[in-house]
Amino acid sequence: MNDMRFALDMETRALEAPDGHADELRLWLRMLACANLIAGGVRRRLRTEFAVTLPRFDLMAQLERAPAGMTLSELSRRMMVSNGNLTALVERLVRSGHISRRPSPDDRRAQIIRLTRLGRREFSELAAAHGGWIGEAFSGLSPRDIGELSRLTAKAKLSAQRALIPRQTP
Amino acid sequence: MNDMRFALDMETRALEAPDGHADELRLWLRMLACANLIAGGVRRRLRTEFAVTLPRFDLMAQLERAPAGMTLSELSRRMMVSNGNLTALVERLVRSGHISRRPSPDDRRAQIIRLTRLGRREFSELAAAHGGWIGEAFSGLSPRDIGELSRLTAKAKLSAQRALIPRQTP
DNA sequence: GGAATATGCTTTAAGCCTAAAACATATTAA
DNA sequence: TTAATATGTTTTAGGCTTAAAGCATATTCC
Repeated sequence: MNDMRFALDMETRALEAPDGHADELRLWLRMLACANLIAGGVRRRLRTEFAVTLPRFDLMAQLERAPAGMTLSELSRRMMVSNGNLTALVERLVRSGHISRRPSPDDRRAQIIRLTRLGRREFSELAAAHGGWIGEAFSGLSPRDIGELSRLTAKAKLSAQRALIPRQTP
Repeated sequence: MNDMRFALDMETRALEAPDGHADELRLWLRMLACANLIAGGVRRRLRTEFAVTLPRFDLMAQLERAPAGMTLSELSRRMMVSNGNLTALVERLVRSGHISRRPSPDDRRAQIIRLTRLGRREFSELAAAHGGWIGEAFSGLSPRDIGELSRLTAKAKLSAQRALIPRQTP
Protein backbone atom coordinates (compact mmCIF):
# COMPACT_ATOMS: atom_id res chain seq x y z
CA MET A 1 0.00 0.00 0.00
CA ASN A 2 1.07 3.49 -0.69
CA ASP A 3 1.80 5.00 2.66
CA MET A 4 2.11 8.53 1.42
CA ARG A 5 -0.56 11.10 1.83
CA PHE A 6 -0.49 14.62 0.60
CA ALA A 7 -0.66 17.19 3.31
CA LEU A 8 -2.08 20.20 1.68
CA ASP A 9 -2.07 22.75 4.37
CA MET A 10 1.64 23.37 4.45
CA GLU A 11 1.36 27.06 3.93
CA THR A 12 -2.12 27.68 5.19
CA ARG A 13 -0.90 28.30 8.70
CA ALA A 14 0.21 31.77 9.40
CA LEU A 15 3.91 32.32 9.08
CA GLU A 16 5.04 34.58 11.81
CA ALA A 17 7.83 36.26 9.92
CA PRO A 18 10.85 37.27 11.93
CA ASP A 19 11.64 40.01 9.47
CA GLY A 20 9.53 41.36 6.68
CA HIS A 21 9.78 38.30 4.46
CA ALA A 22 6.42 36.84 5.27
CA ASP A 23 5.03 37.26 1.76
CA GLU A 24 8.12 35.82 0.16
CA LEU A 25 8.07 32.85 2.53
CA ARG A 26 4.44 32.17 1.82
CA LEU A 27 5.12 32.33 -1.89
CA TRP A 28 8.09 30.01 -1.55
CA LEU A 29 6.18 27.41 0.43
CA ARG A 30 3.33 27.51 -2.03
CA MET A 31 5.61 27.14 -4.99
CA LEU A 32 7.47 24.28 -3.38
CA ALA A 33 4.27 22.51 -2.41
CA CYS A 34 2.85 22.94 -5.88
CA ALA A 35 5.98 21.63 -7.57
CA ASN A 36 6.23 18.68 -5.20
CA LEU A 37 2.59 17.88 -5.71
CA ILE A 38 2.87 17.77 -9.47
CA ALA A 39 6.24 16.03 -9.50
CA GLY A 40 4.87 13.45 -7.07
CA GLY A 41 1.87 12.79 -9.27
CA VAL A 42 4.02 12.43 -12.35
CA ARG A 43 6.40 10.14 -10.52
CA ARG A 44 3.58 7.93 -9.31
CA ARG A 45 1.98 7.64 -12.72
CA LEU A 46 5.27 6.97 -14.46
CA ARG A 47 5.90 4.18 -12.03
CA THR A 48 2.44 2.59 -11.99
CA GLU A 49 1.62 3.01 -15.66
CA PHE A 50 5.04 2.64 -17.24
CA ALA A 51 7.44 1.27 -14.61
CA VAL A 52 9.75 4.21 -15.21
CA THR A 53 11.30 6.60 -12.73
CA LEU A 54 11.19 10.36 -13.08
CA PRO A 55 14.97 10.80 -13.42
CA ARG A 56 15.01 8.26 -16.23
CA PHE A 57 12.23 10.17 -17.95
CA ASP A 58 14.05 13.47 -17.48
CA LEU A 59 17.22 12.05 -18.90
CA MET A 60 15.46 10.68 -21.96
CA ALA A 61 13.63 13.97 -22.42
CA GLN A 62 16.92 15.81 -22.64
CA LEU A 63 18.39 13.32 -25.07
CA GLU A 64 15.33 13.39 -27.23
CA ARG A 65 15.99 17.01 -28.03
CA ALA A 66 19.58 16.31 -28.96
CA PRO A 67 19.57 13.70 -31.71
CA ALA A 68 23.33 13.96 -32.08
CA GLY A 69 23.78 13.02 -28.46
CA MET A 70 25.49 14.69 -25.59
CA THR A 71 28.31 14.19 -23.13
CA LEU A 72 27.63 13.35 -19.53
CA SER A 73 28.74 16.81 -18.43
CA GLU A 74 26.43 18.53 -20.84
CA LEU A 75 23.64 16.30 -19.63
CA SER A 76 24.35 17.05 -16.00
CA ARG A 77 24.21 20.78 -16.70
CA ARG A 78 20.89 20.51 -18.45
CA MET A 79 19.34 18.24 -15.89
CA MET A 80 20.68 20.37 -13.06
CA VAL A 81 22.01 17.36 -11.24
CA SER A 82 25.52 16.58 -10.14
CA ASN A 83 27.88 14.93 -12.50
CA GLY A 84 28.54 11.89 -10.36
CA ASN A 85 24.84 11.31 -10.15
CA LEU A 86 24.64 10.47 -13.80
CA THR A 87 27.15 7.67 -13.77
CA ALA A 88 24.77 5.17 -12.26
CA LEU A 89 21.66 6.51 -13.98
CA VAL A 90 23.30 6.29 -17.39
CA GLU A 91 24.63 2.85 -16.59
CA ARG A 92 21.12 1.61 -15.85
CA LEU A 93 19.69 3.10 -19.03
CA VAL A 94 22.48 1.58 -21.09
CA ARG A 95 21.82 -1.79 -19.53
CA SER A 96 18.11 -1.55 -20.26
CA GLY A 97 18.87 -0.67 -23.86
CA HIS A 98 17.36 2.81 -23.88
CA ILE A 99 20.52 4.76 -24.50
CA SER A 100 23.87 4.10 -26.12
CA ARG A 101 27.28 5.24 -24.96
CA ARG A 102 30.29 5.68 -27.18
CA PRO A 103 33.61 7.46 -26.75
CA SER A 104 33.80 10.99 -28.04
CA PRO A 105 36.00 11.30 -31.13
CA ASP A 106 37.19 14.71 -29.97
CA ASP A 107 38.00 14.10 -26.35
CA ARG A 108 39.24 10.83 -25.02
CA ARG A 109 37.86 11.59 -21.57
CA ALA A 110 34.31 12.09 -22.76
CA GLN A 111 31.51 9.85 -23.91
CA ILE A 112 28.56 10.61 -26.12
CA ILE A 113 25.18 9.43 -24.93
CA ARG A 114 22.27 8.96 -27.30
CA LEU A 115 18.78 7.52 -27.28
CA THR A 116 18.54 4.17 -29.00
CA ARG A 117 15.65 3.33 -31.26
CA LEU A 118 13.99 1.57 -28.33
CA GLY A 119 14.61 4.59 -26.13
CA ARG A 120 13.09 6.93 -28.68
CA ARG A 121 10.07 4.75 -29.17
CA GLU A 122 9.44 4.30 -25.48
CA PHE A 123 10.02 7.96 -24.73
CA SER A 124 7.43 9.07 -27.23
CA GLU A 125 4.80 7.12 -25.34
CA LEU A 126 5.93 8.54 -22.03
CA ALA A 127 6.01 12.07 -23.37
CA ALA A 128 2.47 11.86 -24.69
CA ALA A 129 1.14 10.67 -21.36
CA HIS A 130 3.26 13.18 -19.49
CA GLY A 131 1.95 16.07 -21.56
CA GLY A 132 -1.57 14.97 -20.76
CA TRP A 133 -0.90 14.83 -17.03
CA ILE A 134 0.60 18.29 -17.01
CA GLY A 135 -2.31 19.58 -18.99
CA GLU A 136 -4.66 18.07 -16.41
CA ALA A 137 -2.66 19.45 -13.53
CA PHE A 138 -3.16 22.99 -14.75
CA SER A 139 -6.63 22.49 -16.11
CA GLY A 140 -8.09 24.65 -13.35
CA LEU A 141 -6.29 27.69 -14.72
CA SER A 142 -7.43 29.82 -17.62
CA PRO A 143 -5.06 30.39 -20.54
CA ARG A 144 -4.65 33.89 -19.21
CA ASP A 145 -3.71 32.58 -15.76
CA ILE A 146 -1.24 30.20 -17.30
CA GLY A 147 0.41 32.92 -19.30
CA GLU A 148 0.62 35.23 -16.34
CA LEU A 149 1.90 32.53 -14.01
CA SER A 150 4.45 31.49 -16.58
CA ARG A 151 5.67 35.03 -17.00
CA LEU A 152 5.98 35.67 -13.29
CA THR A 153 7.64 32.33 -12.67
CA ALA A 154 10.24 33.13 -15.29
CA LYS A 155 10.84 36.43 -13.57
CA ALA A 156 11.18 34.69 -10.22
CA LYS A 157 13.62 32.24 -11.70
CA LEU A 158 15.78 35.02 -12.99
CA SER A 159 15.66 36.76 -9.66
CA ALA A 160 16.62 33.57 -7.84
CA GLN A 161 19.50 32.99 -10.22
CA ARG A 162 20.98 36.36 -9.51
CA ALA A 163 20.54 35.99 -5.81
CA LEU A 164 21.42 32.39 -5.12
CA ILE A 165 23.94 31.21 -7.61
CA PRO A 166 27.41 31.10 -6.11
CA ARG A 167 29.70 33.71 -7.53
CA GLN A 168 31.79 32.57 -10.45
CA THR A 169 35.52 32.56 -9.76
CA PRO A 170 37.08 33.27 -13.15
CA MET B 1 35.06 21.08 -5.32
CA ASN B 2 31.45 21.57 -6.01
CA ASP B 3 30.83 19.80 -9.23
CA MET B 4 27.34 21.08 -9.75
CA ARG B 5 26.49 23.87 -12.08
CA PHE B 6 23.10 25.29 -12.69
CA ALA B 7 21.84 24.88 -16.19
CA LEU B 8 19.44 27.65 -16.69
CA ASP B 9 18.10 27.10 -20.11
CA MET B 10 16.00 24.10 -19.31
CA GLU B 11 12.83 25.54 -20.70
CA THR B 12 14.26 28.04 -23.11
CA ARG B 13 14.26 25.56 -25.94
CA ALA B 14 11.04 25.27 -27.81
CA LEU B 15 8.83 22.45 -26.69
CA GLU B 16 7.27 20.84 -29.65
CA ALA B 17 4.01 19.90 -28.02
CA PRO B 18 2.39 16.71 -29.24
CA ASP B 19 -1.01 17.98 -28.21
CA GLY B 20 -2.02 21.44 -27.20
CA HIS B 21 -0.22 21.42 -23.85
CA ALA B 22 2.75 23.47 -24.87
CA ASP B 23 1.94 26.38 -22.58
CA GLU B 24 1.29 24.12 -19.64
CA LEU B 25 4.52 22.25 -20.25
CA ARG B 26 6.51 25.44 -20.45
CA LEU B 27 4.94 26.63 -17.23
CA TRP B 28 5.66 23.34 -15.54
CA LEU B 29 9.31 23.30 -16.56
CA ARG B 30 9.75 26.86 -15.43
CA MET B 31 8.14 26.23 -12.10
CA LEU B 32 10.20 23.11 -11.54
CA ALA B 33 13.42 24.85 -12.51
CA CYS B 34 12.63 27.77 -10.25
CA ALA B 35 11.81 25.57 -7.28
CA ASN B 36 14.91 23.44 -7.81
CA LEU B 37 17.04 26.51 -8.13
CA ILE B 38 15.86 27.99 -4.87
CA ALA B 39 15.82 24.69 -3.01
CA GLY B 40 19.34 24.00 -4.25
CA GLY B 41 20.57 27.35 -3.03
CA VAL B 42 18.97 26.88 0.34
CA ARG B 43 20.40 23.39 0.61
CA ARG B 44 23.87 24.58 -0.23
CA ARG B 45 23.81 27.43 2.25
CA LEU B 46 22.36 25.30 5.02
CA ARG B 47 25.18 22.88 4.49
CA THR B 48 28.07 25.30 4.13
CA GLU B 49 26.97 27.82 6.73
CA PHE B 50 25.26 25.57 9.27
CA ALA B 51 26.16 21.98 8.46
CA VAL B 52 22.47 21.12 8.31
CA THR B 53 20.53 19.32 5.61
CA LEU B 54 17.30 20.62 4.12
CA PRO B 55 15.15 17.73 5.38
CA ARG B 56 16.41 18.32 8.90
CA PHE B 57 15.52 21.97 8.58
CA ASP B 58 12.08 21.13 7.23
CA LEU B 59 11.40 18.75 10.05
CA MET B 60 12.43 21.28 12.67
CA ALA B 61 10.33 23.94 10.96
CA GLN B 62 7.25 21.78 11.31
CA LEU B 63 7.94 21.01 14.94
CA GLU B 64 8.59 24.62 15.75
CA ARG B 65 4.99 25.41 14.92
CA ALA B 66 3.70 22.65 17.15
CA PRO B 67 5.07 23.25 20.63
CA ALA B 68 3.07 20.35 21.98
CA GLY B 69 4.76 18.00 19.57
CA MET B 70 3.46 15.69 16.94
CA THR B 71 3.35 12.04 15.99
CA LEU B 72 5.46 10.71 13.18
CA SER B 73 2.39 10.19 11.02
CA GLU B 74 1.24 13.74 11.48
CA LEU B 75 4.73 14.91 10.65
CA SER B 76 4.89 12.81 7.52
CA ARG B 77 1.60 14.28 6.33
CA ARG B 78 2.76 17.82 6.88
CA MET B 79 6.13 17.29 5.33
CA MET B 80 4.60 15.43 2.42
CA VAL B 81 7.09 12.62 2.70
CA SER B 82 6.53 8.94 3.23
CA ASN B 83 6.17 7.59 6.69
CA GLY B 84 9.10 5.25 6.49
CA ASN B 85 11.29 8.09 5.45
CA LEU B 86 10.98 9.73 8.82
CA THR B 87 12.22 6.83 10.87
CA ALA B 88 15.86 7.41 10.06
CA LEU B 89 15.59 11.19 9.90
CA VAL B 90 14.01 11.35 13.34
CA GLU B 91 16.55 8.90 14.67
CA ARG B 92 19.38 11.16 13.55
CA LEU B 93 17.80 14.26 15.06
CA VAL B 94 17.19 12.46 18.32
CA ARG B 95 20.80 11.35 18.40
CA SER B 96 22.05 14.87 17.76
CA GLY B 97 19.87 16.17 20.56
CA HIS B 98 17.63 18.41 18.51
CA ILE B 99 14.38 16.59 19.11
CA SER B 100 12.93 14.35 21.78
CA ARG B 101 10.81 11.28 21.33
CA ARG B 102 8.41 9.90 23.92
CA PRO B 103 5.57 7.41 23.77
CA SER B 104 2.11 8.84 23.27
CA PRO B 105 -0.06 8.52 26.37
CA ASP B 106 -3.11 7.90 24.18
CA ASP B 107 -1.82 5.36 21.72
CA ARG B 108 0.81 2.81 22.49
CA ARG B 109 1.81 2.56 18.84
CA ALA B 110 2.57 6.25 18.52
CA GLN B 111 5.36 8.53 19.64
CA ILE B 112 5.37 12.24 20.20
CA ILE B 113 8.25 14.17 18.72
CA ARG B 114 9.20 17.60 20.01
CA LEU B 115 11.98 20.11 19.58
CA THR B 116 14.39 20.19 22.48
CA ARG B 117 15.70 23.44 23.88
CA LEU B 118 18.81 22.97 21.73
CA GLY B 119 16.65 22.26 18.71
CA ARG B 120 14.59 25.38 19.27
CA ARG B 121 17.63 27.53 19.75
CA GLU B 122 19.39 26.21 16.70
CA PHE B 123 16.29 26.39 14.57
CA SER B 124 15.75 30.04 15.35
CA GLU B 125 19.15 30.83 13.84
CA LEU B 126 18.44 28.72 10.80
CA ALA B 127 15.04 30.26 10.30
CA ALA B 128 16.38 33.79 10.40
CA ALA B 129 19.00 33.01 7.78
CA HIS B 130 16.50 31.07 5.71
CA GLY B 131 14.04 33.93 5.69
CA GLY B 132 16.77 36.20 4.46
CA TRP B 133 17.72 33.86 1.62
CA ILE B 134 14.15 33.56 0.46
CA GLY B 135 13.77 37.29 0.63
CA GLU B 136 16.85 37.64 -1.54
CA ALA B 137 15.68 35.01 -3.96
CA PHE B 138 12.55 36.97 -4.74
CA SER B 139 14.11 40.39 -4.45
CA GLY B 140 13.79 40.93 -8.19
CA LEU B 141 9.99 40.91 -7.90
CA SER B 142 7.83 43.79 -6.83
CA PRO B 143 5.40 43.32 -3.94
CA ARG B 144 2.66 43.33 -6.53
CA ASP B 145 4.41 40.57 -8.51
CA ILE B 146 4.85 38.55 -5.36
CA GLY B 147 1.21 38.84 -4.46
CA GLU B 148 0.09 37.93 -7.93
CA LEU B 149 2.50 35.02 -8.23
CA SER B 150 1.45 33.79 -4.83
CA ARG B 151 -2.20 33.93 -5.74
CA LEU B 152 -1.74 32.12 -9.04
CA THR B 153 0.51 29.52 -7.49
CA ALA B 154 -2.12 28.77 -4.89
CA LYS B 155 -4.64 28.38 -7.68
CA ALA B 156 -2.30 26.07 -9.56
CA LYS B 157 -1.78 23.99 -6.45
CA LEU B 158 -5.48 23.57 -6.01
CA SER B 159 -5.86 22.61 -9.64
CA ALA B 160 -3.06 20.06 -9.36
CA GLN B 161 -4.59 18.59 -6.24
CA ARG B 162 -7.87 17.94 -7.94
CA ALA B 163 -6.22 16.49 -10.98
CA LEU B 164 -3.39 14.42 -9.62
CA ILE B 165 -4.29 13.11 -6.23
CA PRO B 166 -5.31 9.48 -6.42
CA ARG B 167 -8.95 8.90 -5.71
CA GLN B 168 -9.79 8.15 -2.12
CA THR B 169 -11.14 4.65 -1.55
CA PRO B 170 -13.46 5.03 1.42
C1' DG C 1 -16.24 -10.86 22.71
C1' DG C 2 -13.95 -11.90 18.40
C1' DA C 3 -12.90 -11.10 13.55
C1' DA C 4 -11.89 -7.94 10.18
C1' DT C 5 -9.96 -3.73 9.13
C1' DA C 6 -7.39 0.43 9.92
C1' DT C 7 -3.56 2.98 11.71
C1' DG C 8 1.36 3.97 13.59
C1' DC C 9 5.69 2.77 12.90
C1' DT C 10 9.86 0.13 11.21
C1' DT C 11 12.32 -2.55 7.96
C1' DT C 12 13.91 -3.72 3.43
C1' DA C 13 15.36 -3.20 -1.27
C1' DA C 14 16.18 -0.20 -4.70
C1' DG C 15 17.10 4.03 -6.58
C1' DC C 16 18.29 9.07 -6.36
C1' DC C 17 21.37 12.77 -4.91
C1' DT C 18 25.24 15.37 -3.26
C1' DA C 19 30.03 16.70 -2.11
C1' DA C 20 34.49 15.55 -2.22
C1' DA C 21 38.31 13.06 -3.71
C1' DA C 22 40.62 10.52 -7.30
C1' DC C 23 42.00 9.73 -11.90
C1' DA C 24 42.49 10.64 -16.90
C1' DT C 25 43.02 13.72 -20.46
C1' DA C 26 43.12 18.70 -22.35
C1' DT C 27 44.41 23.24 -22.35
C1' DT C 28 47.06 27.15 -21.00
C1' DA C 29 51.01 29.64 -19.35
C1' DA C 30 55.89 30.21 -18.43
C1' DT D 1 58.34 21.67 -23.41
C1' DT D 2 57.16 21.45 -19.09
C1' DA D 3 54.27 22.86 -15.34
C1' DA D 4 50.02 24.46 -13.78
C1' DT D 5 45.34 24.45 -14.31
C1' DA D 6 40.94 23.04 -16.12
C1' DT D 7 37.60 19.63 -17.57
C1' DG D 8 35.21 14.83 -18.08
C1' DT D 9 34.12 11.00 -15.57
C1' DT D 10 34.00 7.69 -11.75
C1' DT D 11 34.24 6.44 -7.01
C1' DT D 12 33.13 6.87 -2.19
C1' DA D 13 30.60 7.93 1.90
C1' DG D 14 26.62 9.52 3.54
C1' DG D 15 22.03 10.96 3.44
C1' DC D 16 17.25 11.17 1.30
C1' DT D 17 13.22 8.92 -0.79
C1' DT D 18 9.88 5.66 -2.09
C1' DA D 19 6.99 1.38 -2.19
C1' DA D 20 5.95 -2.60 -0.16
C1' DA D 21 5.89 -5.82 3.47
C1' DG D 22 5.73 -6.70 8.30
C1' DC D 23 4.60 -5.99 13.16
C1' DA D 24 2.07 -3.92 16.96
C1' DT D 25 -1.88 -1.76 18.58
C1' DA D 26 -6.71 0.45 17.80
C1' DT D 27 -11.07 0.56 15.99
C1' DT D 28 -15.17 -1.23 13.89
C1' DC D 29 -18.44 -4.53 12.71
C1' DC D 30 -20.86 -8.72 13.57
